[in-house]
Amino acid sequence: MYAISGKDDMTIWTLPERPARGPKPVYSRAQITEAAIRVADAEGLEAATMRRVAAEIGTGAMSLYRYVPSRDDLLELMADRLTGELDLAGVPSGDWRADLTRYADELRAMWRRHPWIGGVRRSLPGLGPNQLVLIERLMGVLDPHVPIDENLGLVALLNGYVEGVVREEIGAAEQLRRSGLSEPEWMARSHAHVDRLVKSGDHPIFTKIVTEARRPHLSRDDQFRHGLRRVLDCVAAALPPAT
Amino acid sequence: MYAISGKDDMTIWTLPERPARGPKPVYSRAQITEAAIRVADAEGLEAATMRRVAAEIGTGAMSLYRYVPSRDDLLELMADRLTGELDLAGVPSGDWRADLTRYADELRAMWRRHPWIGGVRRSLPGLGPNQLVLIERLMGVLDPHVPIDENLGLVALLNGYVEGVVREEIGAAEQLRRSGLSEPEWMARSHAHVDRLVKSGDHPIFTKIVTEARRPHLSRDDQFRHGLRRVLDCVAAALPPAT
DNA sequence: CTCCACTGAGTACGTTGTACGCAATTGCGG
DNA sequence: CCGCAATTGCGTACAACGTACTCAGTGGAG
Repeated sequence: MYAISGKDDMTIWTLPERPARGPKPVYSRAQITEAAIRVADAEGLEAATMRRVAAEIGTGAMSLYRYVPSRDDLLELMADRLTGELDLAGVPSGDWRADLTRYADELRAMWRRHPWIGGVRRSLPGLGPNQLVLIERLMGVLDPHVPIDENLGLVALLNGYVEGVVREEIGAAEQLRRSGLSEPEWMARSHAHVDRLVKSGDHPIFTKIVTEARRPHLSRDDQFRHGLRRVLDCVAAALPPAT
Repeated sequence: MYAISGKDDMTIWTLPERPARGPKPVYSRAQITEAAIRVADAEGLEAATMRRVAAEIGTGAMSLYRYVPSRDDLLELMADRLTGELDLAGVPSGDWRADLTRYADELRAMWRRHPWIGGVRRSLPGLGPNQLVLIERLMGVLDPHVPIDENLGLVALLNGYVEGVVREEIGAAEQLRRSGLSEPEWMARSHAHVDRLVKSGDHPIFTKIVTEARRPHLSRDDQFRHGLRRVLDCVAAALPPAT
């Protein structure tokens, strides 16, 4: 009877945005989602509280509950909106390698635009409209070539690679942001600890990683593309030989 | 001056557990970490609040702060403790394929024992003692064969695969647990939504996935091993031909 | 026009992480 | 052996969170 009734529904996606009678709603799910994303981009996911998001669109916290059953559902909406940012027009094109490269690049770019997406805990693949479109396009790339089980596994592999790499890329910056320290200050602090580990001599491979990381190497982009090529080779191996 | 002073330290790992003078501590970091893991295993990560964990060892919330600077740091400790559950004795053994398979199996098993680990947001690879040991052992497997950059990429790939698969395996169960519904009730609800999508006919590939998932197929273990083999083939391709 | 489903939004509650204070305990310097 | 100071366990208190409940006001259906 109150707000949007989540009574019989498991996800937001089954709740219609607007019923019939009554005054015209002033806001909208899309507007609220947008505002939440704006806040998260600027100040991190933890800053995107109900009150803060409401203030962003110039209203009080409780007004949001006319549009969204809970904060978790709002996060779901945000995730779907972000999925919508992936530009996969024309996919599948027939060239699976190009398609998957395109997807990987888009996904990485999106993560870098919205690093907080890694903090949105989703226990199941989302069923929002944008996410459903993504499934059709992305899985459609390999669907003609492999059984669906195999396809799922390969896509999971690709996603895993991209996510892993991006998390690593983002990690340091995110931690820096949350520490609230200045960059040089933060660098000094963390280097101090790492240096102690290195000097101890007990961690030769860790040392190797660290010293390697400190000297110039391939650009992030090149590293990403290089690893991606390997993943795609791996995909190719799972395809029938004629493709 | 109060509690454990996190003044100059970026991570817990640089904070000594115990200084000199004063009364003997009744508890310990290890004990608190253990209690927190027990709670998280039984009731989920969100149940592992400071008060709940403290109650678990029979004290008040504020006592924990004599051992741990913050809840985030406690999560860090928990993650490291879980890493310690991975049994990699004898790795690297010289047989890289066996080693990586062993690691993948151990990692998957650990995630299934503690599904909440997916909710611990770590922005950087941990630097706890167990995590450092893991780095040495795991990266040591491929270190003789490939440059460190390549090694990092391959390990990221492997981790990504395992994590992706396990998240999928865990997802439904986790969501069921959080909904608080009975299993048949939950099944009915989610099937209703999915059925609607399927019946709409707009999502052929989604439909394929769903119908496929409903009929019996390979066991989870076999699926995992199958995909893993493919990942390892991919790794093999990146190694010098003689190995 | 009347009705009532709906709106925006304030107030209030339970729960969280944790800052602070204080009495009790211990090891160390004398 | 004696105190001093460091450090303990832990209660109280607070700010911030998600959100249940409330109510006056709005506007389309009858």
